[in-house]
Amino acid sequence: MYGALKTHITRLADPGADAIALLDPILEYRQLKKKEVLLKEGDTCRYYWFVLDGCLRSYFVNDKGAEQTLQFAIEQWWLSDFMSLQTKNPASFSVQAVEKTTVAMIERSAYESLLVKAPAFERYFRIVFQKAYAASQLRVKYLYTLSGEERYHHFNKNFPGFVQRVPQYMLASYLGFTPEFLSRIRARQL
Amino acid sequence: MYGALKTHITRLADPGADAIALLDPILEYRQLKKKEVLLKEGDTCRYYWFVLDGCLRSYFVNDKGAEQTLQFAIEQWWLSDFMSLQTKNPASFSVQAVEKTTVAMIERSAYESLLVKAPAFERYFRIVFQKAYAASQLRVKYLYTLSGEERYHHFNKNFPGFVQRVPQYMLASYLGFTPEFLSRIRARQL
DNA sequence: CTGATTTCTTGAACTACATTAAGTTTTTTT
DNA sequence: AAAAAAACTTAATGTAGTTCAAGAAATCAG
Repeated sequence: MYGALKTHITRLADPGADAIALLDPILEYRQLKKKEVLLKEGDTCRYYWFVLDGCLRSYFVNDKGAEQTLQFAIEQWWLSDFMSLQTKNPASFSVQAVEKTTVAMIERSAYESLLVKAPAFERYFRIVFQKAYAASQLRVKYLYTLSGEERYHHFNKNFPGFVQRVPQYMLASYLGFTPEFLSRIRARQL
Repeated sequence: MYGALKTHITRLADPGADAIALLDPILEYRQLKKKEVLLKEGDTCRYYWFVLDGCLRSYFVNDKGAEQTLQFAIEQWWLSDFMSLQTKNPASFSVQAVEKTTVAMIERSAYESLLVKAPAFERYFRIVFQKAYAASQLRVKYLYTLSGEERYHHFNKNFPGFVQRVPQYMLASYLGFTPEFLSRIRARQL
């Protein structure tokens, strides 16, 4: 499992064994219990996280005190507050383990010096972010096009089984509506 | 104006004059009239576009026949359907000039071979996409947090003057509501 | 300058989803 | 296994924003 990041890098952008070796001194690993928090909204974000096993989510607390999930990240996904990493401004959301989770992590300045020392990693991260941005473009389209109920069905079709992995209230807020409404949608199916 | 892309590249990731010179054979330029279309929803997207002057938008036609704007791109922004470029699947939206616009463009396979020939550009595009993704994370947060009216005020504050540059119906759909509702918001201010 | 097209406004009826509140089921902790 | 906490359901009432329709204003093409 701990090799999953190197496998991912090699598969997307093979930078060669010498470059890969440069990861060892800077990669950190962390085991998280369910609900454990990696980043708190308002703190400056210092790490890039890569999910080796389990599931992370980003969320914030809205003005009514409810948690609003912005993103889920499962195995092989990078997650962080990239704006906060860039500007060193306070993070606009928190990051938390949804279930027992193992992550690999790179600290901001280690990331930057890695890229200078081993530019071959630029290609890997360019591909990672280009894909992430492409996915995000599509996601915004779905947020505009689909009704709440349609987003639920679409999500279910695209990530079959994932629904069982997270509490419904997290999924409801990710899909942009209340847990009560999700309950209603599910009742309608029966 | 035609040097704006090279300036942008140099500012973000100075790849050196030799690398920059490799752009000349592959960069294309195009002048667009207001409303001219660069990409049609359903076609395969073949280009990366960089706005030198003017304004592009991406949009699609929803099931009620209304145009839904997804994104605006002004000077110094890259725009394309990155998913379609990646997968060669049909584009999920169209791209059109909002006003008289000049773009620099790179064809997909030229982009890919440029990156292989001159890996220094990987850094530039890595930074471009990392920033774009960071901005997109924030945008999704605003879509969840703010009411329609709040999104309008927030947009006005962050892009003062831009409101005058586009027809209201484009702005309304970008903000996620109907032109009628935007009209109402504006009436309330008076 | 003029007609045609596009864009903007206003009003009335409507709907998808939110809110509140109370009860039920499931999961976690001890 | 019991108690406590977390998660889910159901129903009644409320509202932000939509839809439809028709007219007014602005912009564009000849």
